[in-house]
Amino acid sequence: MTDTPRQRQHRQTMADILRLAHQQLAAEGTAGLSLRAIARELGLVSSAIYRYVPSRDELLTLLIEESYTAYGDAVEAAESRIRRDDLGRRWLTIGRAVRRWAVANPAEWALLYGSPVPDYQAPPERTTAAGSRVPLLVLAVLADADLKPSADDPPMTAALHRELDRLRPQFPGDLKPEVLTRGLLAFSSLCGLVSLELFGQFTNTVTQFPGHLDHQLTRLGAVLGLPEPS
Amino acid sequence: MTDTPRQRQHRQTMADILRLAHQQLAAEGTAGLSLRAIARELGLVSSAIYRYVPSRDELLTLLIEESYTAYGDAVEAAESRIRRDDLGRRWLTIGRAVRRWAVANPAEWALLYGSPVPDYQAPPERTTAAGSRVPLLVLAVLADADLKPSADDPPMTAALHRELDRLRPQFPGDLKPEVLTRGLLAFSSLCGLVSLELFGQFTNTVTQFPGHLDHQLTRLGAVLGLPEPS
DNA sequence: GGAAAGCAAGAGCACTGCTCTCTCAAATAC
DNA sequence: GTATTTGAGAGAGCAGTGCTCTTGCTTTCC
Repeated sequence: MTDTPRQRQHRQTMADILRLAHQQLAAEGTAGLSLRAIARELGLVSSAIYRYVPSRDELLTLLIEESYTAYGDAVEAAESRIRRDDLGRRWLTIGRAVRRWAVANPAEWALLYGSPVPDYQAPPERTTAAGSRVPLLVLAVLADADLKPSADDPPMTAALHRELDRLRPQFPGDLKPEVLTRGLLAFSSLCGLVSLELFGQFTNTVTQFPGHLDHQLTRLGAVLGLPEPS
Repeated sequence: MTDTPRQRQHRQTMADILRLAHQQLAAEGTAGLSLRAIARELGLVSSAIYRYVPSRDELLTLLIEESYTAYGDAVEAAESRIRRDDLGRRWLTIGRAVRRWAVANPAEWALLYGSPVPDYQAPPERTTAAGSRVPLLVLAVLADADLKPSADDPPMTAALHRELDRLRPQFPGDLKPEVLTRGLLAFSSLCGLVSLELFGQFTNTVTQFPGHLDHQLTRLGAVLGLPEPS
């Protein structure tokens, strides 16, 4: 009710722009993003696009926000379907969901976890929260597992210990530094595995990707200290 | 003796081009690579650059080749200084050397392990050998450790097992599939840790990078089944 | 009804990769 | 030693990019 036809039109055009941008991203990658091409497909003259998106960088930021949201939604949705006490399966499900989303949206994955776009800094206040959702999900599993530091945890420097101690309030479950680093390793490994697959570093080595990922996720589950999926 | 002044001049210009290209890469990232800018700095007109480099893609390939070589040299040199029987330290040294090179050459790291450049496929015959040097170094450590499959190794599908079995001749030490996947996990994790640091995903979390990496490398050494560095 | 704000068009600037033609000098062949 | 081939650079030009500025029209608001 409160919105005029013009506002509706504006929102519609904006949505069209983002839709076409995602399409371009999928088809041509980050560098293929062209404001002019979007304008052309919308039947607009090139300068008109700037009524909606002030710059290419802003379009990139919008795409990153949307991608983080879709990515977080997908992984959270998958994980939420698992029984809370099946901790091993929750981790396995997170890993599989991350890969599934990445394989389905390789250009978006590259945007989120690939090389930073030159001369462009994503504004942290608009991306860090959305980007933390998946790692936080991993830490939530660790928190529910109520893990204790063990003798197997390698030593760490006092400075690192202090730093991780200071981060405790930001994370669920008051995780001790030794446990927190297990989560960081698990998430880093997952990103590494997915990125190496998507960016083609495994060509002529592994092709059985889902099986390989499951194998490694299970291994990492043991490193984390989680029970086997039941 | 066998080369004319003209050939010498050509090689010199070629070297200048690559030097400037690396500079540009460091300053502006992959997308900042501009043949015209290189020509300008060499005092050449823009078309003259094509006497030396047939296309931007070819320049990218040359940069990737050079980068893989420098990267492989750096890591191999570091690892070769460690006593052969100190297997834990060899792995730790590889990891540290990878990070050190990446931190010193972030744009090159992004070129090798970051998002693929759109519309560009590195010709495998010119990059896979150079790109395999560091992972092969990891596998060489595993080979020297003479590791056996253990009950801790997670199960894997028959298809994955077959595939890894077929790869055995390509790798040093006739590694069994269960051991090979440990190496793949270690290398993937290392890449993930380094990329997440360099690409800024750890901002506002970890800043004690060397200490954190050592901690995780030690953890991974245990997963690999290597003894502690002596 | 008049003022204000929103939207689109068009021209233009500086940049990119790349192609084509032309000229000149150096290396090679006879 | 002359003639010919080859390599290097210059210059114009094409199609594309992000982005700015001015101009005109239409919708919204008061």
